[in-house]
Amino acid sequence: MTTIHDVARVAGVSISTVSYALSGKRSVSASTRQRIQDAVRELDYRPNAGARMLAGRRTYILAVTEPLRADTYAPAHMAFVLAVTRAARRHDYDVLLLTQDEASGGLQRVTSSRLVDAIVVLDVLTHDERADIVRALDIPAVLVGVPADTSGLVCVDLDFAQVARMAVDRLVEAGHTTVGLLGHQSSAYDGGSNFPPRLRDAFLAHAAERGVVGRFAMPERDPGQVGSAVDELLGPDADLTGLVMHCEEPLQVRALAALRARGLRVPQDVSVISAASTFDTSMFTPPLDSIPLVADESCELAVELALAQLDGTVRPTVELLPPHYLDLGSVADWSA
Amino acid sequence: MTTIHDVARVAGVSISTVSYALSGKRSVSASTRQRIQDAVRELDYRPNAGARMLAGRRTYILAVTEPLRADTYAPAHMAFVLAVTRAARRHDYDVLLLTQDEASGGLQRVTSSRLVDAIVVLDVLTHDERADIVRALDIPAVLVGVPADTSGLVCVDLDFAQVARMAVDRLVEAGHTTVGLLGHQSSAYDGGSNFPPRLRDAFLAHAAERGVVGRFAMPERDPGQVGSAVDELLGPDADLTGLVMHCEEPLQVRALAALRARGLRVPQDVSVISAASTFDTSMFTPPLDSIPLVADESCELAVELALAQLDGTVRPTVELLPPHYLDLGSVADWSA
DNA sequence: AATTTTTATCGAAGCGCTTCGACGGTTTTG
DNA sequence: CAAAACCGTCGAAGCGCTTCGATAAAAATT
Repeated sequence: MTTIHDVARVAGVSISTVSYALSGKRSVSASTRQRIQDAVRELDYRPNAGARMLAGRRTYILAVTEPLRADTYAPAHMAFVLAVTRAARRHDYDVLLLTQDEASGGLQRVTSSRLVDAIVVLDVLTHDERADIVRALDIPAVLVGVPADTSGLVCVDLDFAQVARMAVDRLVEAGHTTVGLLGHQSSAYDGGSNFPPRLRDAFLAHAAERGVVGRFAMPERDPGQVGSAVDELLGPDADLTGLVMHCEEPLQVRALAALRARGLRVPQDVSVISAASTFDTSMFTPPLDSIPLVADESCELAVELALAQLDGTVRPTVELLPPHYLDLGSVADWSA
Repeated sequence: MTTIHDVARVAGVSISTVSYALSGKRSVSASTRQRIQDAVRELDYRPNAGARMLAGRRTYILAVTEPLRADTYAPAHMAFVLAVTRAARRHDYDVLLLTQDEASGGLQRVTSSRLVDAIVVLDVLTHDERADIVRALDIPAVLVGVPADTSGLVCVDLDFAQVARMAVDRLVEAGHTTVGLLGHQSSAYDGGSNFPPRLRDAFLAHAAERGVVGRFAMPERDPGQVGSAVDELLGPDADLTGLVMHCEEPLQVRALAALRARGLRVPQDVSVISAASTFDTSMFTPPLDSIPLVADESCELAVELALAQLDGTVRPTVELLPPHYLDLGSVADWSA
C-alpha cells in the first residue's frame, strides 16, 4: 500500500506539505505542488479512507435510507437511489445503503459510529419514523418527500400541488370544462405516501377555483380495476374530456387501453396528461404530455443541502421544486 | 462522542481490556466482561468506524456494484441489491453502492483507498469489464452471475441449466410431448446477460434428450409482441401443451392473457411453468408452478464467500445453486 | 534600513482503535 | 515443591492521515 509518506519521500517534502497540497488548505508553491502531483500519479496514491475519517472531520460517505418495501414500485425508487448516488459522487461522496430492516437501528448505528457525514431519506411517508429519528440524531439529514410534521427538518420535493394546478390550468386553457384525476391504488392514499393526497387535493381545489368540474377516482383494490375507475371518471354521461393520470406506468398503460376499448381517442376525444411520472411518456401510444417527477433534480438538491449542513448551518426548510410541462401533443385545444 | 476511553474509565479497566472484551480475541474474566458490557450499554458506546478501519484490518464495508442500466428490469435487480444488503448486515457489514458510471473507477477507488473489504458484483454480463477489474484488483470479490471467462473468479448463481432440465422433466413426466420456452426479449440473448442463453440451450438440449419436441420463441422487439411469440410456440397445429416461461413479470402476464385470448385454459389445455422468476407467481391467475430465482440464497452465499476470502483463502469456483420446484397446480398430468 | 506581514514548509500532536509484548498471579506438571 | 504453563490485565506502539503552531525566507510596509 502506498501512503502519504511514500508520496512525501518521492516528492522530497514533508507529509504535511503533501496533505496541504492535496487539500489546498494552505498555500503550496507551484513547483512543490507539481512534484507532489507527479509523485501521486507515479505511485497511484489514494488516501486511506479510514485514516482520513479518523483524522479529518469527514468520512465522505452519505447514508441513503430507502425502505424498499414490498409494495413499492421498484423502478421509481431505484431511480431515486441512483440519482442520489450520482449526485453524491459529483461531490466526492460515496453512498451507504440502508434498507427496511435497518431503518431506525441503521441510522443510529452509522451516525454514532461516525460512519457517515449525513443522511438522505428517500420514500418518505406522511408518518415516517425516520423523520423522528433524524430529528433526534444531530446529524445533517435531508428528506426527499414531505412528512406531516416537518419541524426541524430539511425536506426537498417536487411541488406536487403545483403539478396538479399546472395540469388543471393546461386543460382549462384548452377549453376543457370537465376534468378528472386518475390516482394511485387506494392504499396509497390512506396509509403512507405523502404526495398522492397532496396532488389530489390541489387538483380538486384548483378545478373548483377555475370553475370546472373536477373528478377523482382510483383503482380500488388492484390494478385490474383501472377500467371501472376510468368509467367513474368518464361519468354517466361520458362527458369527461380532460384526464390527468397520477399513477404508476402499468396503470397508465391500462388506463389508455381502457379509453381505447371505450372508443375514445387521445387527444381527439379525451386529452390526457401524465402527472409526476417517473417514466418516459414519449414512448406511449400516443405520447403523453407530462409533468415529470425528475429524480435527478431533487436528489442533487438533497445532496447539496445535506453537505451544506456540514459547514454553514442550513436552517430547516421545505424546498418544493417547480414542475415543468412537457408538451407532446396529447391535449387537444377545444377553446376555439 | 463516547470513546473506548470512556468505557474503560467507567468499567475501571484499561482500553486494551475493553477492546479484548468486545472483540473476544483474548480471554477476559467474566466479571470484568460484565462491567465492560454494562459500561458500553450505559454510555451507548459505538466504536468509531474510522478508527476501527485504520487500526484493524477490516472496514466492515462491502462494495456492491450494480450497473442499473436503463434497459434492466428494476424490480429483479432491486431484489438482489436488497438481498446482498441484508446478507451483509447479518455478518455485521454495511453496503456501499457503486453504480454504472462508477463501474471501473469506483472499484479501483474503494479498493485502493481501503474503503471496503470485499466486492460483490451484481448483474454480471457475459463479457463484463468488472470481471477483469476484480481479477486484477487483489481484493476479495464474488460475482453473482457467470461471465464467459471465470478463471480466477469466485462466482455464484442459480443453476439455470438445471432449472430448464427440471421444467422439462416435470412436463415430460406429466406426459407432455411438445414443450415450448418463452424467452426474454431478443436483446437479452445477443448482448449481454449470461443466463438467458444458458437456460434456453439447456431447455432445447434436454427436450431432445427426453425425446420430446422443444420449441423456443421470444418477443422480438417489444413486449407487445408476446402474442406472436406465443403463437409461434403453439405452432401451426396448436399442438403445444407445455409452456415454460423465462421472462419478466409483465411479459408472463401478457403471455397468460394471450393464451386466454386464444381460448386456452391453464392447466387444462396448456401446462405452464414459470422458470427462474423473481416474483411471486402464486398471485397470478391461475397461480403458476415456478422454479424461482431466489435472490436471498445466492446473495447470502455470495456474501459468505466474499468474507471467507478475507481469512482462509477461497479458491476460484463457480457455485451453481440447485433450483427448487414450487408446485401450484399449473401443470396437468396427461400421462394417465 | 528596519520592521512588519506574508508565504512556504516542517515537526509533532493527536484522532480512536487494535494488537503485541510484558508481567504478576494461579494452576498445572514433572 | 520448583519449573513450566496459563490466565487476565496493562502499557505502549502504531495504523495513515489532518491540523496546529513554529520557523525561516521572501515580500511588503514603514
